[in-house]
Amino acid sequence: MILSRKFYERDTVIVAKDLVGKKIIRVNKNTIYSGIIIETEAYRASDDAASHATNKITKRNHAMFETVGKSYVYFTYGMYNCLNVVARSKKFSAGAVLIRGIYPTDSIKKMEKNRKTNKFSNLANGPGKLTQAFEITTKDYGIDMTKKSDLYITTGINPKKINIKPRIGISKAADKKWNFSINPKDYF
DNA sequence: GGGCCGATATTCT
DNA sequence: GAATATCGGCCCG
Repeated sequence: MILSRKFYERDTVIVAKDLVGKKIIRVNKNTIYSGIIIETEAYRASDDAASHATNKITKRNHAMFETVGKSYVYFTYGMYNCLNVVARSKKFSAGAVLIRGIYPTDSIKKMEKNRKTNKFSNLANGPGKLTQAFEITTKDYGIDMTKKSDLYITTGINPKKINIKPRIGISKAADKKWNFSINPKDYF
């Protein structure tokens, strides 16, 4: 069952936690990739100094201020793409959930080719890695993920316990524990 | 396993 | 000019 717009119309932090365990599906040409989301992070609005949306709307971040349930893809460190889903409650002007890691389930052979490795645990265990594995670039900016398209999210597994930690790779707002994850070894 | 480094677009100072 | 929601290669050990 595809997650509805309503799912994303809640506080970004809640949505980030609820996305752990869900299934993400990516269609590119004749390949259908899929995986279970194992790690996410919430990035909110002007209340969150680490968020791309902490200041004003830019060419890069505008999706974070627009329709919830759509993709926000950005290019970072001059090299890598990262995938987010726009999510926020009415209390905030912007917000998105960074998908930091997935457990690959379909088209694993193609992911190995895309990633130039056959080490399963290294295929999509990072935000830059999963976009390489799934062939996601800034061309995939603004896709509506609440309907069957080239990128969408459905129900998946039911996590027993979700780990809560500070976000990775940030220096501002480092006290916020908005990183959510599960250990795939507990489920697969 | 961990520590350092280089790759370099977008945004901020 | 500096920092950044990163990663792979290198060095260890």
